Amino acid sequence: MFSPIESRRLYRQVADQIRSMIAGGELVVGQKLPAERELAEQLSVSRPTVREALIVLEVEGLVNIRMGSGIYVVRRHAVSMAASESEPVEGPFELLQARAIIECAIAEEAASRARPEDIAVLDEALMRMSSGVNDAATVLAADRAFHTGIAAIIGNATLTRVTGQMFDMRMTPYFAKLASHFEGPTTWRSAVDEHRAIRDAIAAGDAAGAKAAMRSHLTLSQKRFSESFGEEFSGEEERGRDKAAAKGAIKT
Amino acid sequence: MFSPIESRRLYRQVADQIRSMIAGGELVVGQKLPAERELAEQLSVSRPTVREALIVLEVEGLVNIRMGSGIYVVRRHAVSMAASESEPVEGPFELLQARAIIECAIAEEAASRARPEDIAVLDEALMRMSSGVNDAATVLAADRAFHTGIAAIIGNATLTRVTGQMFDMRMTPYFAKLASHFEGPTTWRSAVDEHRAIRDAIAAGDAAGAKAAMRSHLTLSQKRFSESFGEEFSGEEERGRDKAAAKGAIKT
DNA sequence: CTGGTCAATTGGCCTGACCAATTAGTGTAT
DNA sequence: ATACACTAATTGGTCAGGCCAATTGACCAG
Repeated sequence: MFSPIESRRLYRQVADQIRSMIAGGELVVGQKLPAERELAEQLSVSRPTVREALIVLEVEGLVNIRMGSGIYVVRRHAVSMAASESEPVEGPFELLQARAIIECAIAEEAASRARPEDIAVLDEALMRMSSGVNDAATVLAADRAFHTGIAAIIGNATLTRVTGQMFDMRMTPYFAKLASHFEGPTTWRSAVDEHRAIRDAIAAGDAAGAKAAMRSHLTLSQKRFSESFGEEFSGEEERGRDKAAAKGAIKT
Repeated sequence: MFSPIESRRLYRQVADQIRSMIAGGELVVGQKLPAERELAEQLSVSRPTVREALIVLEVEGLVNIRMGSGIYVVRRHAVSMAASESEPVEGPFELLQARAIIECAIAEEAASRARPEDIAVLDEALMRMSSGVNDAATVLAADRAFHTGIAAIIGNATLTRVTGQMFDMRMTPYFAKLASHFEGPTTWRSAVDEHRAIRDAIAAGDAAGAKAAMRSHLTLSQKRFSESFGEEFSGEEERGRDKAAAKGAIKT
């Protein structure tokens, strides 16, 4: 099952071998791997080397190491891994479209659940945002707090986390470079106004209104983005087969 | 410069400390870190522990380890780092609720965009799923393909990826253990029927119907889950402040 | 000044051991 | 017979010390 190893950066080779076994289906998701000591013997390497390889896979999110229990396959294919190379990060318009669809649903749901405490959280984020339109870091943090704050109203940690993760995708170098071309006090003030509309709809328990306000906000964000290129991307018309071309145009 | 360490998953703590020193600017990009032996002494841990921590940082792309030379800071900010859980995964009901909200919106949007080729993809997944109800691995793969296939109709890579990621959360050991208690040919056949209803609504371009079918599917999944515990979790009533109690009840 | 050799530094890997968390098995009490 | 508590085996986490190989820089010969 496990074949010996050759040379050079052993723990990498061990990691590669186990990774390919997971990708190839030899090791099924959920399956428990042999114990570290046993792996070491079957691979003819020492246990520290096996440990190092497993730590690599754990950081990559492929396996889950549980003290006293064992090592389990968590997922089959390597996650995006935006490490040194491979830039599978989707484009800004794609991201904003995805956020429009997901966060609209979240805002709709949140509107029917919001309590005064939840609104207070949104108000606090709004205040920080409007008072910090001249500081990119402050306003970005407040922007994030507002969007995750809406998700948090539902009281579902998964939703809150996904919302935060999608927001954080704008923090990539490429995204940040684009943003620096058009983000400024003016655009941020517009965003604050849109946020306030969302907040009001949620506070009023207006689900449809919250959904519409959120869609309007993210659509206008797309527009602000595209105007800085003199291009016309509605984002709504983008389809999978056109995606590559659109992204190429943006990058040029 | 380097302070000692406390306890619990030492190599993680060491990695965290060095990572924060890089983020905080104490360690500048390009700078060479102290030798492994020296780090071990200053941190009052053993050298293998330091090695494991450094391997974590190398996989994350923060440092570059060069044989015989030293360890150098490559990048200052950690990339998004989706997987590697610093926090425990959310509970199954929480996940299904999140999927209900997000995938309903996706199904709604997909229904108004679906082309015959897209439906063919769903049909293929449905066929694999119904013919493999006796093999957990097969049916799980087909289940995943169906849900990501719906997201793919919109032609937005971010949506497709997020959908896949949420699905993959059920692959954790804890989740898998729960699933093994009730997943079987019978429950899978029910899931296939629900999938077929979703597929028909999307094929007919019925946005509202697709949304309703998707919600029904994920709600019934919750029910199948909860029935195996004799508990009553609607999932819809769960709120953040009740989450801990609910999860505790599940685990018992 | 140029080129090559050699030794110090540093990461890569190993053996072997002990500790701590988890799990499964066993036995006892109800 | 069942439920619970306790023990023992399994398994990951950490440590210690050592040897090897790659890199680097100083030193020396041409």
